[in-house]
Amino acid sequence: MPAARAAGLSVCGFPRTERLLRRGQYLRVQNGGRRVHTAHFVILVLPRGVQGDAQGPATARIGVTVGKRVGNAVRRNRVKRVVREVYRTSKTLFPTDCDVVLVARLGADRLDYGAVKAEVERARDAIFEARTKALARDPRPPQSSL
RNA sequence: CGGAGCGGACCAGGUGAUCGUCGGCUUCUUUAACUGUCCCGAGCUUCGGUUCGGGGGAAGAAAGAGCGGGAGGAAAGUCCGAGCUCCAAAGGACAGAAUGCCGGUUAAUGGCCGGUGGGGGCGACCCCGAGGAAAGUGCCACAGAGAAUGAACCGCCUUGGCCAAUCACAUACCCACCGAGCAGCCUUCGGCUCUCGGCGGACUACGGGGUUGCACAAGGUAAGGGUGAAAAGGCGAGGUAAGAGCUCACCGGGUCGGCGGUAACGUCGAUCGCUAGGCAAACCCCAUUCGGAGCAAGACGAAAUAGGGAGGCGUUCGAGGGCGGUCCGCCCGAGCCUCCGGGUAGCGUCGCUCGAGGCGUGCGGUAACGCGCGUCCUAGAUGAAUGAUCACCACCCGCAUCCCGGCAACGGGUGCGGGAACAGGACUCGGCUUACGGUCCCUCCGACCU
RNA sequence: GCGGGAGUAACUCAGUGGUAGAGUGCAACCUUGCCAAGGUUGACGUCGAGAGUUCGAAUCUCUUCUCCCGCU
Repeated sequence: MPAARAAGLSVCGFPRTERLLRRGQYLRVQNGGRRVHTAHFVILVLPRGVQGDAQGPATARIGVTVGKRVGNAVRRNRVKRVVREVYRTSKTLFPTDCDVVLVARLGADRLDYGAVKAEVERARDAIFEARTKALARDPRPPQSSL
């Protein structure tokens, strides 16, 4: 029973383990990840190390970057919230063994929840293709660099 | 009803459902791999301890459950002022910066309140960095005669010069007329000539006088013109050759005194060579204030550690540093600086939310504000929390013309669609400024009706 | 969060109270058989915005907007 509950919650929750929390994590993804471009986002995908790292969760880790160009603080926060909501409600759009950073581009503040979800859904195939390409190119991602 | 005083006060959509987020509490479940603690056994020991194994217990921790919280009037800009922290203490001088009518308020301010003065508006009301220009230095372009130890271009006036023009007057000459004559001539009436007097006219000459003119000279003048943003108190009268504070009245200004006011200042009176422009948001002077940095302040901890080589300076005669404007003074002080080649970390906890706090109320004060009483606890994140979806209600706009009222404009209902501002805590407060949706109240002006 | 700096022609910059300038670029013409270079001429500005001081503001003062840099 607790297992089932935990599983059900993990489908729709957004705990801390599924986020990027340090600047170093962001920098690693931004330097080593593959890019997928959409109209209002740049999505960076970096597979986590398959070796070792037993305590790593079996889900994706998401980070959102919204620069000052996008708008004032209210609009930037809004973009972050909407993107997180999209991840939370439809986690199957993201590969479970990768770190993903979504960088908002100009105009992202005008999107609502439905528009962002549609945009990510259209980019789903490209995201998974980026993952397989990254794995094929370098089977041992630069985990040891940090 | 319309416009205004950008006068004051208030709100910042609500309710429910599902999922999600942040930290707090409960100690209700679960876990026993992690940390710490207690007990037992064994090993080592410098007898202080320490390592390994087993167990208890449930403190921390992790996951779950429950409970109750979670952005603003500007949270913003960072323009001021403080608290707090560190720099040994926060000392002196200079430099530098800020402020600048007066009084009050406050922890403090450049804020706020009240007053004074000035400006704007018919008014309600609004705006003002508003000390000093005979301490000194500087600037005032162009134009204009002159722009600051006061100036003469035109004009006005006086005197002189040169002539010229003109006017009036008087005298002489001339002409005409009238009268007189003891003068002369002609044939009478009478006429002519001459002389004298009167009146009128014309013209020239000289004389003096007036007026006007002059690329003239010497002076007087600051009324007027013109230039300019600004021209040496304003305006009127007297006065004068023309003028002028030269004199006078009024206004303005300076000084002195009385009165009112805590004061800024106001008011009254006397007095005056009214003679000295403006700019200090130009330098500056005067008065007052200011030590510097800022929660990335700072404290504790974890992890890691290492120190070496070369050269220079120095050990109480003191290198270097605190000290981040300079100097003095004070303090620390045996290491410090440069180069070469290396290592580690860019993490955690505290600071971190109870405070010059909010709300209500009474009293004092014109007010800002202060004092008392009661009551409430109301975010503490750190790639950074308040969201998403749906439904209903309330507000605004548009469309439909389906229904009702009305001749109509239109109003009400119904349905559909859209909108709902500015904007997100980052140590905390007090202000200021800027952005912005709406509601209400007060006041003023205008129009209409009674 | 804190501290500092900048904004002038299309671009890079001068201009520190008195008519807004230089270089490059742009346009036209000359030169050349053509191009480049060269020469002549010309256009080009809300001095980031709004108030204030002043007779007069790109310049001085205040407010505001945008951009840049530094500090762990």
